[in-house]
Amino acid sequence: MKKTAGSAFERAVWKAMERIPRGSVTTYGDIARYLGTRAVRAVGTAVGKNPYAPEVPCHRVVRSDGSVGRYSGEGGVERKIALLREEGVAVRDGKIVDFDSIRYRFDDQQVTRSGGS
DNA sequence: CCAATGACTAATC
DNA sequence: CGATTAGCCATTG
Repeated sequence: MKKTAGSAFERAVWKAMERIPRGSVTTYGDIARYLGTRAVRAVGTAVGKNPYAPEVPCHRVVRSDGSVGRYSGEGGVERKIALLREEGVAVRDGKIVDFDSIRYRFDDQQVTRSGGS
Protein backbone atom coordinates (compact mmCIF):
# COMPACT_ATOMS: atom_id res chain seq x y z
CA MET A 1 0.00 0.00 0.00
CA LYS A 2 1.18 3.50 0.36
CA LYS A 3 1.72 5.16 -2.91
CA THR A 4 2.68 8.81 -2.63
CA ALA A 5 -0.67 10.02 -3.82
CA GLY A 6 -1.55 13.66 -4.23
CA SER A 7 0.73 16.57 -3.54
CA ALA A 8 2.71 17.23 -0.41
CA PHE A 9 0.03 19.53 0.88
CA GLU A 10 -2.71 16.94 0.45
CA ARG A 11 -0.63 14.25 2.09
CA ALA A 12 -0.05 16.56 5.04
CA VAL A 13 -3.78 17.02 5.41
CA TRP A 14 -4.50 13.30 5.34
CA LYS A 15 -1.78 12.73 7.88
CA ALA A 16 -3.29 15.34 10.17
CA MET A 17 -6.66 13.62 9.93
CA GLU A 18 -5.16 10.42 11.25
CA ARG A 19 -4.48 12.34 14.44
CA ILE A 20 -8.16 12.81 15.10
CA PRO A 21 -9.16 10.46 17.95
CA ARG A 22 -12.22 8.28 17.56
CA GLY A 23 -15.39 9.83 18.87
CA SER A 24 -14.18 13.33 18.18
CA VAL A 25 -14.39 15.70 15.25
CA THR A 26 -12.41 18.64 13.97
CA THR A 27 -12.85 21.44 11.48
CA TYR A 28 -11.10 22.35 8.25
CA GLY A 29 -9.90 25.54 9.84
CA ASP A 30 -8.30 23.66 12.72
CA ILE A 31 -6.42 21.42 10.32
CA ALA A 32 -5.22 24.42 8.37
CA ARG A 33 -4.06 26.04 11.57
CA TYR A 34 -2.36 22.82 12.62
CA LEU A 35 -0.51 22.74 9.31
CA GLY A 36 0.44 26.35 9.79
CA THR A 37 -1.56 27.69 6.86
CA ARG A 38 -4.77 29.58 6.25
CA ALA A 39 -5.72 27.60 3.19
CA VAL A 40 -9.02 26.40 4.61
CA ARG A 41 -10.37 26.03 1.08
CA ALA A 42 -7.38 24.04 -0.06
CA VAL A 43 -7.66 21.82 3.00
CA GLY A 44 -11.27 21.04 2.20
CA THR A 45 -10.32 20.16 -1.34
CA ALA A 46 -7.48 17.93 -0.13
CA VAL A 47 -9.75 16.10 2.30
CA GLY A 48 -12.21 15.51 -0.51
CA LYS A 49 -9.47 13.89 -2.53
CA ASN A 50 -8.60 11.54 0.31
CA PRO A 51 -8.00 8.20 -1.49
CA TYR A 52 -7.72 6.32 1.80
CA ALA A 53 -11.26 7.00 3.00
CA PRO A 54 -12.72 5.81 5.23
CA GLU A 55 -9.51 4.20 6.37
CA VAL A 56 -8.45 7.76 7.08
CA PRO A 57 -11.05 9.43 9.33
CA CYS A 58 -11.95 12.09 6.82
CA HIS A 59 -15.50 11.74 8.11
CA ARG A 60 -14.35 13.25 11.41
CA VAL A 61 -13.80 16.56 9.69
CA VAL A 62 -16.79 18.87 9.82
CA ARG A 63 -17.58 22.52 9.29
CA SER A 64 -16.76 25.29 11.71
CA ASP A 65 -20.42 25.76 12.58
CA GLY A 66 -20.84 22.13 13.59
CA SER A 67 -22.58 20.93 10.45
CA VAL A 68 -21.27 17.68 8.97
CA GLY A 69 -20.41 19.37 5.72
CA ARG A 70 -20.04 17.07 2.72
CA TYR A 71 -18.73 13.65 1.89
CA SER A 72 -17.51 12.40 -1.45
CA GLY A 73 -17.33 8.79 -0.32
CA GLU A 74 -20.02 6.22 -0.96
CA GLY A 75 -23.41 7.12 0.48
CA GLY A 76 -22.55 10.80 0.63
CA VAL A 77 -23.33 12.81 3.73
CA GLU A 78 -25.64 10.13 5.11
CA ARG A 79 -22.75 7.71 5.16
CA LYS A 80 -20.59 10.28 6.92
CA ILE A 81 -23.18 10.74 9.63
CA ALA A 82 -23.57 6.99 10.02
CA LEU A 83 -19.81 6.60 10.54
CA LEU A 84 -19.76 9.34 13.14
CA ARG A 85 -22.65 7.78 15.03
CA GLU A 86 -20.87 4.46 15.04
CA GLU A 87 -17.98 6.17 16.76
CA GLY A 88 -20.19 7.67 19.40
CA VAL A 89 -20.68 11.07 17.84
CA ALA A 90 -24.24 12.28 18.12
CA VAL A 91 -25.58 13.95 15.00
CA ARG A 92 -28.88 15.77 14.79
CA ASP A 93 -30.38 17.44 11.75
CA GLY A 94 -27.04 17.37 9.97
CA LYS A 95 -25.20 18.97 12.88
CA ILE A 96 -22.88 17.62 15.54
CA VAL A 97 -24.41 17.47 19.00
CA ASP A 98 -22.15 18.95 21.69
CA PHE A 99 -19.87 19.95 18.89
CA ASP A 100 -17.75 22.25 21.04
CA SER A 101 -17.34 19.49 23.60
CA ILE A 102 -16.04 16.77 21.30
CA ARG A 103 -14.27 19.05 18.88
CA TYR A 104 -10.63 18.06 18.57
CA ARG A 105 -8.34 21.08 18.28
CA PHE A 106 -4.99 19.31 18.05
CA ASP A 107 -4.48 20.58 21.57
CA ASP A 108 -2.63 17.48 22.68
CA GLN A 109 0.58 19.49 22.60
CA GLN A 110 2.81 18.20 25.36
CA VAL A 111 2.00 18.48 28.97
CA THR A 112 4.18 21.52 29.14
CA ARG A 113 1.08 23.64 29.40
CA SER A 114 1.98 26.66 31.54
CA GLY A 115 -0.68 25.66 33.97
CA GLY A 116 -3.57 26.56 31.77
CA SER A 117 -5.69 29.58 32.38
C1' DC B 1 1.72 32.26 -16.00
C1' DC B 2 -3.44 33.10 -15.97
C1' DA B 3 -8.21 31.48 -15.07
C1' DA B 4 -11.29 28.48 -12.91
C1' DT B 5 -12.58 25.49 -9.02
C1' DG B 6 -13.62 23.74 -4.40
C1' DA B 7 -15.70 18.31 1.53
C1' DC B 8 -14.43 26.39 3.70
C1' DT B 9 -15.28 30.76 6.86
C1' DA B 10 -16.97 34.95 8.48
C1' DA B 11 -19.74 38.87 7.96
C1' DT B 12 -24.19 41.10 6.28
C1' DC B 13 -29.01 41.43 5.16
C1' DC C 1 -31.88 30.86 10.73
C1' DG C 2 -31.42 31.14 5.70
C1' DA C 3 -29.51 33.35 1.58
C1' DT C 4 -25.66 36.26 -0.35
C1' DT C 5 -21.02 38.29 -0.72
C1' DA C 6 -16.46 38.45 -0.36
C1' DG C 7 -11.97 36.58 1.12
C1' DC C 8 -9.03 32.81 1.23
C1' DC C 9 -5.19 29.50 -0.75
C1' DA C 10 -3.52 25.33 -3.17
C1' DT C 11 -4.47 22.44 -7.21
C1' DT C 12 -5.41 21.84 -12.07
C1' DG C 13 -6.09 22.83 -17.06
